[in-house]
Amino acid sequence: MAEPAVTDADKTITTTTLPSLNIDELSIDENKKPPKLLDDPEDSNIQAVSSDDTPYTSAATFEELNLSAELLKGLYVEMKFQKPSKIQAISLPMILNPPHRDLIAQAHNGSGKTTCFVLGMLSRVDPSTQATQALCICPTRELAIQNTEVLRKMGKHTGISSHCAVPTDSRDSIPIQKGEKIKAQVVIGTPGTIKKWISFKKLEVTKLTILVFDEADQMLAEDGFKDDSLRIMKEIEKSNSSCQVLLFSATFNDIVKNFVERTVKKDHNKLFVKKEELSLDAVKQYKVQCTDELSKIEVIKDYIFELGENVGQTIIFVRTRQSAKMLHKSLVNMGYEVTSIQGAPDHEERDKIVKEFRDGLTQVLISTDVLARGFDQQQVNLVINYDLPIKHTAEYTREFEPDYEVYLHRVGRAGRFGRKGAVFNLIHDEKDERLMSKIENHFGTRVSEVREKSVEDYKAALKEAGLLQAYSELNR
DNA sequence: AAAAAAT
Repeated sequence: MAEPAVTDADKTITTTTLPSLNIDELSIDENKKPPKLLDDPEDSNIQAVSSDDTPYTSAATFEELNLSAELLKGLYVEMKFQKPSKIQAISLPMILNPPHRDLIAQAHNGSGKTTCFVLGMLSRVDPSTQATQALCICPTRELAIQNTEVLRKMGKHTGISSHCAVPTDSRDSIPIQKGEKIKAQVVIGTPGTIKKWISFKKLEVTKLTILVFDEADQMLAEDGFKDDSLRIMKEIEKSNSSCQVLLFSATFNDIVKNFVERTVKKDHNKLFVKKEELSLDAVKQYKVQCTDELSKIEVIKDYIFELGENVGQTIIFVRTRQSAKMLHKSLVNMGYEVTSIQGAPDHEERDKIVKEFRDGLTQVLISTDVLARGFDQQQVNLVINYDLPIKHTAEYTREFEPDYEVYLHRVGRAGRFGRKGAVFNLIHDEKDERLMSKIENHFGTRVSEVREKSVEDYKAALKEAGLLQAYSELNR
């Protein structure tokens, strides 16, 4: 195995050989049971750079972190965690111990980043102070809700209060001026709502000790939520310059990386992963050459659905709201039970679709990139890219450019915390071909081809991905 | 040529 080149910092935490993943012990069919023997997911090659001589010892156990008994109970009893994952072991000492420096942290999809900042928030809140002391901002409604749920579960025994700041459907919303001020000690939400609440003084930020941006590269990207995020940051800085800022994501492209480093305080700590090390080895990637747009649907129903039935849940990603509707309709017309989600502002409907999927009532979910990032559903073993994500910023090039970050995040919906998974990229013209090979080059991964109409190929692929044992046993 | 939030 190649030794990761870790030279650019004296305080680099070098890769130690991980105990090999006991993935074989993971049984895909045991839907709800948390797999016992999953060990560290693949965030082995994180490079840590601390800003000065503050020595940070990575934490082998949660006990070493001086967490309250209530929080430990949350980790062991509610979350059923045993020990910190790699990113948790490295980042938690930096987050929890004085001098509480800002932190930019990159780690693989599904490696446990949420736990890092949720623990950070929960342990920095003074339970006896009834004011908002921790704030977390997320790019989508779904992610804000999910993070709030994680925080409530993990913090169940702490008595710390929380509030999820996402838009409600307008008919049952109360005018802000009339509404109550937020007293919750932790607030998690989306940028628009948080910005609004701060400006109407519904949300006070003067007592904040910790500010988190989840999916921070998107939150601070030019074509993302940069303006909102910066305004919120400045507003907080005005009253509270010592507030610790945490930026978490699985992806930071060079442009955003450069910018975010200038956004936080100079003496911040940072953890990064090389892009070639960022793909999840446990999730196998495939491409299928489809003769035309229509045959993509055939491939989905005739091969992937037929074989995929026993391999867990599936998310099909599409590029536009329109194609989400279109694909949903076609598959339903053919008698398949699928649901779809996109960002059109029917919040209640979105919540319902997600809940049904989480409860396992639906097996296949069609989604726009609203769920590309962060969505954590461990039963998802199969991701289908109905079309590949494209960047829309490069006006100066005539060539289509894949959105590498979104691609990686989509793939990361499978293979949560080291689980096995497979991705099928449906491609049908030269443009797709080029996008695909650019993605392969970018991440240094190999995407093997599955022939459009070969059941054997699909079977072999799912088998190689480790998803088909259950199926083959059923057919024995 | 898009999606996300939200005014």
